[in-house]
This record gives sequence, C-alpha cells and structure tokens, in this order.
Amino acid sequence: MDQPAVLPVGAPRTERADAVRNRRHLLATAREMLAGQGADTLTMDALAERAGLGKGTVFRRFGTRAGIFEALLDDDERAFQEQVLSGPPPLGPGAPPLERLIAYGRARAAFLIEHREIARAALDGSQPVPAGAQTPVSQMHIRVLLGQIPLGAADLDVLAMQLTAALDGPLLLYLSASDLSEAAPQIGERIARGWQDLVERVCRP
Amino acid sequence: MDQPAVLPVGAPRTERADAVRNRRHLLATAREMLAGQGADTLTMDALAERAGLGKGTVFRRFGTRAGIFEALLDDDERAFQEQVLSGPPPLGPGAPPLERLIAYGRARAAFLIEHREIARAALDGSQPVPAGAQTPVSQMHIRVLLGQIPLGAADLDVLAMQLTAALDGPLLLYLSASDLSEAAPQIGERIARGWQDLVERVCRP
DNA sequence: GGCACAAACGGACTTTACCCCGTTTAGTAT
DNA sequence: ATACTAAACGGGGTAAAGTCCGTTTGTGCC
Repeated sequence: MDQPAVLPVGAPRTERADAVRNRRHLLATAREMLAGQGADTLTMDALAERAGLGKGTVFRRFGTRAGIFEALLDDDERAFQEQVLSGPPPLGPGAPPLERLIAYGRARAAFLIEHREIARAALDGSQPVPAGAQTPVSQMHIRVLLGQIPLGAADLDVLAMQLTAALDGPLLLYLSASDLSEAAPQIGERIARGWQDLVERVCRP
Repeated sequence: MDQPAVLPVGAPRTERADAVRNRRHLLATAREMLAGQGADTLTMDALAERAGLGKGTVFRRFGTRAGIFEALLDDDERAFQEQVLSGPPPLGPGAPPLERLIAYGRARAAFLIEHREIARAALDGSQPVPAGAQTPVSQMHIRVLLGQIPLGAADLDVLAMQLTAALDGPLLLYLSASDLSEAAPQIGERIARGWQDLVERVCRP
C-alpha cells in the first residue's frame, strides 16, 4: 500500500476557484434554460455547450443529470430550512412540537408545489429514488419533533420514516401528474389538511 | 374526417397468438437472465438476442425497460392478490377490517422483500414513479378497508394515499439500499411492526 | 518568479434505451 | 383457397447519459 505520495503540508481543503465559478455558472445557465424551455431540453450536452464548458465538467460538478436539479432545489431549499430552524413559530422554534409538525407539513407542501418544475425534474434520476428516503433533512426534522411528543413505546425512527413518506407521497403524486400546475392551491390545501389530520391522529394520547 | 377504412366486421379484439407467445417467451427469458446474471446485464438488446427476437418486438410488448420488471412483478403478484381477495383471514375476508389492514401490511412487506430483486429493478424507470402512486391496487385495497372502519370526518382518499406511502416508503428505502438481502427478515419484521403501530394509532377511536 | 502536483478540464468514445418504418404474418370474410 | 387488413416483427438509426484519459490550470511552497 502506497503512502498518498508527498502530500504537501498544506493540502488544499477547499474547492478550487475555477471549480466554484463553473458550478455557479452551470447552475445559472441551467436555471435560464429551465425558464426558457422545458426541463427535457436541458440535456447535459446542451447545458455544457450553452455554458461554454466541456461535458466532462458538467458531470464532474454534478455527477448525474438529476444532480443538477437536486443542486437547484437545494439552493432554493436553503431559505426554507432557515425558516424551519430559526424562523418565527409555529414553523420555527417556540411553538409546541405538534403544532410545529403540522406547520412543517403545510410549509413543505407549499414549498414543493411552488417549485414544482424543478422538484419534478429532480425525480427523474434513474437511481432508486423512493419517497421519503431521499429527503433526509425532512425526515430528520420530523424525527426530532416526534422525539419531543409523548408517544408510548414507539419505534420513532420507523415512525419518522413513515410520516415523511406519508407527507411526500401525495406531493410526489401531484408532481408526477401530467397536467401539473392545475389547481395547485386546492391540492396543496388538501394535502396540508390531510397531513394535519394524520399527525393529530397519530399523536393524540 | 375519415371513416376508419373498411373495418372488417369482426375486428380482432384479442391479442394475436404470436404476440402472446412472444410475450410469454420474453418473460421466461427475462427470468432466466435475472436468475443467472444480475439485473443490469438484462439489457433490451441482450434480452432480444437471447430470446431470438427483434429488439423492436421487446419494446412493442413492454414499452419500456421497467415495463418488463413490472410485468414480472405483476405476474408474481397475482397469487398474492388472490390471497388478499379470497384467501383465509386475517389477510382475506372474514376478519375485522383493522386486522385485515394490519395483516395486509405485513403480507405486502413480506412479498416485496421476497421478490426484492425484481421489485428493485422495477423501480428504475425514468418516468416519475413515486412511492404510493404507482401502486393503485394496494392503495385501493387500503382505501376499501378504511371505508369499513369508523373514522371521524376524514378525507379517506388522502388518508389511503398517505398510508400507502407510509407502507411503501420504508420498503422502497430497503429496496434501494446498496447491500440488499442483508438482514431481510429483521427489516421485514420491523416494518411490519411499525405498520401495525401506525395503523392502530390512526384508527383508534 | 519558478516548481510540483493535485485538481479540474474537455471532448471523443461507449453504452443503452427508445424510435421508425419497410416487411412479414395471423386472422377473417368471401 | 384467396384476398385483404390490421397487427406484429426486425433491426438499423438516433439521442443522450455517463466514462476515460491525455492536457491544462490553479495553488501552496521555496
């Protein structure tokens, strides 16, 4: 087994400047293309060409086609997460956990429906992308809130997973509908009410 | 607007014999390949060649790669559905609906874990294939059972969707795990217990 | 500034799902 | 039997994701 070569004392822990620049540029270009044309015309070749970069670079930055949409969604999601972690109640801290849980579901539904185009595109990936699995942040938050609610002897990890799936399931169904954007508000409201009902049923003593 | 040509009086409503034969042959060949090699070596070209048929035929029969795995799964699922619809209680009719619901979750978990390889492969499809969405049979059965349980004023359609997702979510997570087949029984048991707990919480008065 | 090297880049190449369309065949009516 | 039609077949063609590897570039050290 080789030592990792010389390993210059101050190994660069940070991303190179050009890499950062290119990632940003690619994301911006991707957003443009998404806004201008549909998501299907956003091919890796097209993106690379429009950004004036090589295809290899696109793959190096994002790994996969779905990775681009995930990155875009992550980007948008940062603001949302901040509301959850330190915004005003009932979404943010300060409200009783059950109310926060209910508010979280409503907010998440609203967020995904608002960003439906990107969210839908992020589903494409050919790797196994099940419901609540690929949303560790969401699941963790739900898990934490559940921990603050008195539930009898329950497998909290499994319950968190189930609730995450129960929240995402209807949303994914909506996102994968063909028409899309039709009657979004009503659907969001219905999902939010359903979520509230489910959570209250599960958590009542 | 043209009339549909002559339309010979007895238009053939049934699938042609060669089509049926080829579908069966392709499914059998696919099973062979699946058993022999992994699922990734089962490409459309390879399947066509091994079956001695044209590639176009494979696509005509199944439409898409995932379609093959769905067909295989459907095939296996027929027996399962029969148990549900007319087998002995508590899975089949005769038991109280809540018990049937619990038994259904347990049985479905066992079924999917048993057929994990095919089930996993069936996830591939590039079209939006979320959790509980693509399982209308499962969802409908849950929906029907829910209808037989006294729940207050609840949106039963949404609740059925949520529960379907809550059942499928953990299973899909397991199916998409990289190791797979490791500790399958324990996982199945944990999911089954979690399902029972969830359903009892939701349905208690 | 000059050096060394890991990281990043680019674009040709490979693989595979899926499409297209000319040809063949099963099934029916006469 | 024969003719006819819709369905099915075959397999070459296309597009797009993802890989490879030789070349270039940013960065820390002297």
